[in-house]
Amino acid sequence: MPELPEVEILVRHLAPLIRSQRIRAVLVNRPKVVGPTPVPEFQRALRGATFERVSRRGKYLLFTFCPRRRSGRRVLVGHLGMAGRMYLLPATAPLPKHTAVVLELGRNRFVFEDTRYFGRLTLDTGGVDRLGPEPISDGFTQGNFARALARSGQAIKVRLLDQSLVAGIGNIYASEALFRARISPRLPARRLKPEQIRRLWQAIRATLAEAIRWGSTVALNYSGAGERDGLFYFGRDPDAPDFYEERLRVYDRAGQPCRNCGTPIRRLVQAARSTFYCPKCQV
DNA sequence: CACCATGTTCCTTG
DNA sequence: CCAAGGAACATGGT
Repeated sequence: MPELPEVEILVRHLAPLIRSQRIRAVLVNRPKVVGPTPVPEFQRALRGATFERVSRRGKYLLFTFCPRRRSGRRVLVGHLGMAGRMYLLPATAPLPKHTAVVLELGRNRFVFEDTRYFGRLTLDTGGVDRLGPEPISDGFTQGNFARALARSGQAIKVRLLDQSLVAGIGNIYASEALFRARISPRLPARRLKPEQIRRLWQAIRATLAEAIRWGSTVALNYSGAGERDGLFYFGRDPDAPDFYEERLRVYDRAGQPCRNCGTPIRRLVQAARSTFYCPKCQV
C-alpha cells in the first residue's frame, strides 16, 4: 500500500487518536514483525507506556512514547511493508485474520494488521538511520540530488526507489514523478541533464505533495470488516468507479491513453518491478 | 495453474 | 570494495 503520501495521511489520522493513550497490554502474534527486537523486550518496553506523538520519516511511522517508570522517551518504529495497516478498533470487535500485533489501550485496541507480514513494528531504528533526505524539506536540495545521480549508471526509475537517495518514493510515485518530469524511466541516472534534474526534483515534490493533498480530502477507512480497500489510493468511491484512474497518470494504466497525448501507456520491468510510462511524452 | 502485487534485505555476480 | 541484479520473505487477487 504505502508510500510517503499514504503514510503521511495515516500519521495525521492516528495522531489525535492515540495521543496520551496508555498501553495496558501487548500481544505479539507474529514475532517476525517486531524483530530484531525480541518479543519479551518489546512487551516489557511498551507495557504501561503512554503514546506521545506520531511522526513520519520516509515510509516509516515514528511513535514517541513515555515508558512506564523510567524517565525520558523512546521511539516505536512502524513500517507497513506492502500490505500493512494500522488502526484503532473497539476492544469488543473481533481481530482480523492477519493481526500481527495488538496494543491494548482500554476502550480501543491499536491493531497492526499485515496479510503478508512484510511490515514492522519494532524498537529497532536501523532502517530509519539509513534514509536519505525528506523530499519535501530543505534537506532535499537540487545540488545533493544532482551529485547523487551523477555517481550512478543505473536507470533513473530504479534509483528513485533507493531510500538512501531520497526517502519515501515507492513504485507508484516513481513512475508518476518521471511522467510529470517527462523523463524516460530508462535513462541512466548520470545522463540526466541539469534541466532534467531540476524538473525531476520539482516533479518529485509536486507529485508527493499533490497525493497528500488528495488523500486529505478522501474519507478514510483503515479498518472495518470487509473494507479491504481502505487505503486511499486503492480505495474506490462507489459513485465514481474510475476516480482511481483520474488520480494516477501512468501507474497501472498500460494500454490506456496518455492523458497528454493519447499514446498508449506502456509497462516495462526494471529491477523485477513494473514501470509505467508514456513512450512519446517521456524522453 | 500462472502471474501479479504498494517494500526491504540479503546473497550472488561481475 | 562497489554496483547491479535477482531471490526471498508470505499471502491473496485475478
